[in-house]
Amino acid sequence: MTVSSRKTTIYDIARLSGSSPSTVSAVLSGASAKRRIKASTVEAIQKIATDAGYTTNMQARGLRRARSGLAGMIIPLHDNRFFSSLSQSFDTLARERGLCPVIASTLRNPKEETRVVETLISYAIDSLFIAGATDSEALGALCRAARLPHIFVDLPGNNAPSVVTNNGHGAEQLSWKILGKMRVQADKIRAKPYFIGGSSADYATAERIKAFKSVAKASGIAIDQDQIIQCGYAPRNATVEIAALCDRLGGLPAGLFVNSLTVFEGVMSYFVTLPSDAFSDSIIGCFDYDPLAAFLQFPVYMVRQNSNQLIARAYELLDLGAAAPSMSQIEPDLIEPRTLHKGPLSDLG
Amino acid sequence: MTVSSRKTTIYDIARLSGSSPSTVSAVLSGASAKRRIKASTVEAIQKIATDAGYTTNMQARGLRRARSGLAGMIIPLHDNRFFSSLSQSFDTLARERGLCPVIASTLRNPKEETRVVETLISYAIDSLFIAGATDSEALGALCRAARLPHIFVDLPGNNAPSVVTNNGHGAEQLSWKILGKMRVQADKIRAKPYFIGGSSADYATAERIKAFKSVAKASGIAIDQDQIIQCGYAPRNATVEIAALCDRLGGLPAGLFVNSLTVFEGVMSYFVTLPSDAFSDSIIGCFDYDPLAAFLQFPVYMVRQNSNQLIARAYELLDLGAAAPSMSQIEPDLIEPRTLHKGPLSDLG
DNA sequence: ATGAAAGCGCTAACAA
DNA sequence: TTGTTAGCGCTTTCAT
Repeated sequence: MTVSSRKTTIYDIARLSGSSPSTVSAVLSGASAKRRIKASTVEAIQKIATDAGYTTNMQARGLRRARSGLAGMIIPLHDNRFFSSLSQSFDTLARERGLCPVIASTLRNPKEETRVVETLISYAIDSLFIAGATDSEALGALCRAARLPHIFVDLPGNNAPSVVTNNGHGAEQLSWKILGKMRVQADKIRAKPYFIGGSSADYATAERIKAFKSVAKASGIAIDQDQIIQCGYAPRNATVEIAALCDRLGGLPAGLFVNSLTVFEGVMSYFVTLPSDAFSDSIIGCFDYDPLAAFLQFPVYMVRQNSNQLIARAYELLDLGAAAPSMSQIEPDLIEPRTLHKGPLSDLG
Repeated sequence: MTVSSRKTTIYDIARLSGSSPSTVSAVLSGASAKRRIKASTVEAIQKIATDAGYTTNMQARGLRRARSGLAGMIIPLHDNRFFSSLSQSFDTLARERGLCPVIASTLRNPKEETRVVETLISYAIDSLFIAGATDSEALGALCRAARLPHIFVDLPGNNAPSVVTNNGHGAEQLSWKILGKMRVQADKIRAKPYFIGGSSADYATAERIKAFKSVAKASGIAIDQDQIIQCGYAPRNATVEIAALCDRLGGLPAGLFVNSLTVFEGVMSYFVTLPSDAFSDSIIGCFDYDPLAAFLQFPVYMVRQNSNQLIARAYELLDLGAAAPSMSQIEPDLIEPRTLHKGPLSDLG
């Protein structure tokens, strides 16, 4: 293997092998069968290519073929258990299909979202998965203008296919656990269940609140508007809100539906200031899963979204060439307290 | 904005504006000053480009300029708090520099590592950050052959610059906490501290073990080989190992240094089967940070690696054009039990 | 079974 | 101040 001054191209290999660039191209791009190239030629070219350390220039190939081989996805942020799990599935499945994954984060910022999507488009990505966008309409429009196949993940799409967690069903199961196990409190004021986190502008949150309310109704429990605390996803806000609530109630509410892990973290940040018997008569659930949350001082019911299936289904839709608006639902799993979930990748660490 | 059948190119804009492709190119690639293009022409071209929804074809630009504008990074997996935090910093800082981040996971598989790096090279990435690779030598060789500037992150590089956490110092601080607070046990057999997780083939693990031993020595505590349990990073193995250990000892050891979050999860999976007073006379520390680990039934000392600084420093080295082997160290933070760390992005959720 | 040649969209000399 | 032109490395008809 000689260290050349420039990257080896098919022209170098053509020269070295005494054949033409088109033959080399055919061999090296796996079209040798279609072009009926002699087996000996194929082998010779392949050997030379390997020895020269040749790698296809995907920019050139992409430019010519008008397909880059890049699969794009946007997420709000990497540093989040749910989205990083989506990323892992996206990455793995992309590479299984011979695509190169490109994942970019948008920080839940609409301006950034469009900038990022425009960037990805300019790199000629072949497809785009959109997860957790704030302005899905705008992004959909961008993709449509660029004729870019796109699928919304964990987000309903008005003008394109989408794959979402069955938030309603997951939240229903979680609500049944919380409301069903709530003990009758001596203390009337604390007897009510609460929902904390997210924003109802968000589809997923809205679905979960709906389920929470409907289960409450079925259980004969009234839910007032003040029992639904919408403080977004930032841990800091959640800390403030839960502290204020417990202050008002003189203790924890009988039941608490926490709408995401980040909110859960914020809630914990307040809980840790309480004596350990403060939790004994509260049932706590979280819509999202974290292995460590399974091992806290008190039991936590959790709902784990199936990111692998979300992504797998999205790829299926892509393969089908689906472009019409649609909504596939993926069932999440209810995880009992003190349970370590074993996924396909949990042996990796 | 008309929906054309093909993507708009500079030729379309040239035609529409009555100027030449090179002028359009200059304007649209921000070289209008250097080419002294008339302000009115610039404006006209920009307006037409915007109206036509023009976006630069980065494949074509990259092919011509021999620079893609892609910044690559490989990590073992996305679904991991430390690596996803690296990803976030990498993504943010890349886009601040006008680069498009491409992050691919290798699943700690040497074969996959080379495949992934080859793929990234074929997309003509301008630089590569290598994190958590198993065969760093091989990857370094690949990059060198491709004349690809590369930097090892959280990994020492023999033939290229590297930025690593000061594992020794972090582990020393953590060891002092654990060993310094260990109570004298009535039960002699449980009086010894243990180190669990990782593999000493791994640089970071080796450094941490070294520090653990040296602090023990300074504290007059002997460390036998059986006190260093190397079971890799998979939670499952850790569960088995810690169970076997506690079985042997008849309880928890007086001190436990856990070498990563995934191992910690495995350990917790066993701990949760124990009565809550089992932890009262053990000091537990973990080299890695998770907000929820701060809120377990027992206090946990944690070390948080500063991923933002790791990446920032790596970019600095890149900007400097550093290619010679070197090792920058970044200090990690010791996090006291019951503490929620506030990072630059912790307000996002 | 293989080669010649055009062109994907862009940039950068070189001309004018 | 702007236009002409020659590629970047690859694929793909169309010839042979």
